[in-house]
Amino acid sequence: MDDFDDYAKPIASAASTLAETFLAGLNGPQRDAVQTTEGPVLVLAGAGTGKTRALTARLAHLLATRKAWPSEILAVTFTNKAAREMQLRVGRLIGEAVEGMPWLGTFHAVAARMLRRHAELVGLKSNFTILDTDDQIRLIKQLVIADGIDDKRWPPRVLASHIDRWKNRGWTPEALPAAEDGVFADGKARELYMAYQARLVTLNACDFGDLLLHLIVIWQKHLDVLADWHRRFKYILVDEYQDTNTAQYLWLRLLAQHRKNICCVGDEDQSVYGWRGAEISNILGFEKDYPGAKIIRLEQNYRSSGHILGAASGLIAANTERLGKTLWTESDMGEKVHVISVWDGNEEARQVGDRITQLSADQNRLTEVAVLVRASHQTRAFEDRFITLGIPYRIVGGFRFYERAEVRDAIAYLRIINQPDDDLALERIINTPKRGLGDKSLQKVHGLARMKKMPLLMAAELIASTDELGAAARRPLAVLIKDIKRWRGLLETTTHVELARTVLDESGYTAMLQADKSPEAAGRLDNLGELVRAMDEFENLGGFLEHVSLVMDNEANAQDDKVTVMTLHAAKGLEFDTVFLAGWEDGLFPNQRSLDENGLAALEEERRLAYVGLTRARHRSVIFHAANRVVYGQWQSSIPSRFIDELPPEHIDVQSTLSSSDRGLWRSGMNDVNPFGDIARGTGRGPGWERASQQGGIPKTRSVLIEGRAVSSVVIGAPASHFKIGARVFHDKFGYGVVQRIDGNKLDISFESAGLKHVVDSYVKAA
DNA sequence: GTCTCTTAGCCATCC
DNA sequence: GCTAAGAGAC
Repeated sequence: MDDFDDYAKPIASAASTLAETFLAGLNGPQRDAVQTTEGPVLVLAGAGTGKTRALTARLAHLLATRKAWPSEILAVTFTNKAAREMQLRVGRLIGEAVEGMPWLGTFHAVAARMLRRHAELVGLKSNFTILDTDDQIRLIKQLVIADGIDDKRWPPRVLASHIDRWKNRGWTPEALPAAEDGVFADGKARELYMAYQARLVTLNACDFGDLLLHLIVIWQKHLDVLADWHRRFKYILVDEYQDTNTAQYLWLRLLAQHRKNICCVGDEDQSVYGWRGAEISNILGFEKDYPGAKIIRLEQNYRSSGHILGAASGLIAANTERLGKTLWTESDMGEKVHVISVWDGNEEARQVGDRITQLSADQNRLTEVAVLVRASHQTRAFEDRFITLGIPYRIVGGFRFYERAEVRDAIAYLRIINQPDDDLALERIINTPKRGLGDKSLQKVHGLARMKKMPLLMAAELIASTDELGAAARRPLAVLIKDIKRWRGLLETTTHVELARTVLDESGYTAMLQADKSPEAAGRLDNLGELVRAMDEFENLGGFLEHVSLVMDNEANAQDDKVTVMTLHAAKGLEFDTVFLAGWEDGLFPNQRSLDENGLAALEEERRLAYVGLTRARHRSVIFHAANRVVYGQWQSSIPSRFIDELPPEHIDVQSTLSSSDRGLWRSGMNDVNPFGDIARGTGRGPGWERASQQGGIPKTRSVLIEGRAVSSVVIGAPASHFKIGARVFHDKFGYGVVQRIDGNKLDISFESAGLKHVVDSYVKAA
């Protein structure tokens, strides 16, 4: 633990009077949250009650009053975004002189850092690799097949999720309850779990769950190690405590048991991660776990106007698993929450698009607008619509940069250079680009590795020196091994950035993409360039690889003026002026599958998700529900979400865009498809429609003639296109195409793979 | 060893 | 209705 003291530098601007400044502008309970530094504290912070503000003030206060050095505070969050935000804000409060807090980070990042110091206690080396879900499943698949188990009947991903669940609960293979034995492959669950853990050790690797679980095991066994950490941390701060799982709970309890200066912040009404092991009981039972704990409630909401807060509070009141808070606000009632009934998913997208166009015309910034959906596939309809309308948008989530195949390939090369025991990385790239090393050759290498109990790379080297393989396979394998060794040698003389460039070139990976004529190839090359650029921010290869495994997001173009489209889960912690909440229909939201699996608890979680969605809005919340929707390619009619019924009537304003005459208009207006099909002809309206109509007589306002408007709607101030008919262009989503027709800044483009599309010219560039 | 066609499964998602 | 993985064809 040699580098600890580097962080304990004096804070230049700190003075005791400074402590006062952190309290300025805080309300009573927020001040309590800042000043109650000793002993266990639970801060129940309702949505929009200034939680982050109080939290950062608390940290600043601890530092300014010299109660602790930055290195003596452990502060854990769930997301990198939250960690970054806090780091930034504390820095701003305390002043330039403060070095970053070394132990402020996500649970996993902090745990990884700790574990690297004690890796040998669980049989790892300190440069262990952190495997992601994909690697995990590939590894499990090998084990399942090696055991002669039919991987069709027992899919590896199922075992992976069991193992994940076990680790979330703090169960090592030895501690696995007997009842779990039967969950996979007729009683082989424990055996496979053990084999998996053993394999991880030989690969010098661990998965996300291990980062926490290994430490729990170490601390329980080696009290001296735990005592060192006890001495180190004077204060512990936990954000989003309602989302902690059992392993995180145990981990925290071990660390906090000495000084008990633990401050947990959370909101049981925003616990929406039960499906990934979060235990709401952790926050509900805090007082029991930490006797004498002080409970502080932040209840004044600074974010939303009255009707939005009223609607959200009314909704969440239906939940039973609560500690209870009464949010209030000084701001005026504002707009009621709009509830809009539409015919189908297409119209929902049209409506949202038109309203956003209007907001934009009224000088609203698009960064202040969000479309929130329950399931990620719902984003597509909006994406398509926004492209047509020329509304700039950003999809949060979805494909992540580091999950792209080409990026993962490049990283696999770096991994095997960094850590020669990383068999999974070698497997990934051994025949990419194609070297004529197929399954058969790989099997032989694997066989030898298993027999000699050695890493794959070593076995490959051995086999390449024999005539076990044909010359067609042996030569390229020998070249690859020699290359890997040479590249590893380069680490001594060149930077890791330079190394990455060399590797991509010399491995033939770049050449492979350059030779690829498919529309995606250019983007892939760009991504690799981006990857190499991103490496520059890190000191060395190891640091970069750690970042890649723990920080799977990329923060590109966050400041552009764009509408954000994302899932409700991704929206937690964010706020916008206007929020469109799409797809509030029973089955979709609350999600039927979720209800089937977890019953009432799931319903409450879904309701919390609805609460999270509503409370994201400052001024305007617009809920949509469609009477019909395509589900897995089939039209289904649906009823409005039960959550709509639960909204207090005095806070909502219900509208329908559908009337009988409009149905006729639409049919004639839509020339290419008739999405209503038999459903429309059968009952005229879906059953949900009838329920919606019965309940309190929805006023049938006249609908806007959407088709007519959408086509002619023009982006504000759009100049004529500089493209010419026949020009070859590239589009991020559709690939290469040729311009067919020009209408202002809108182009009809015939894409090579996506067909004819109507897009705005700012989305394409000359190819 | 590589290419192409068929087929299963499809939620939310953090690290 | 779409995608990605696996089986069979070349």
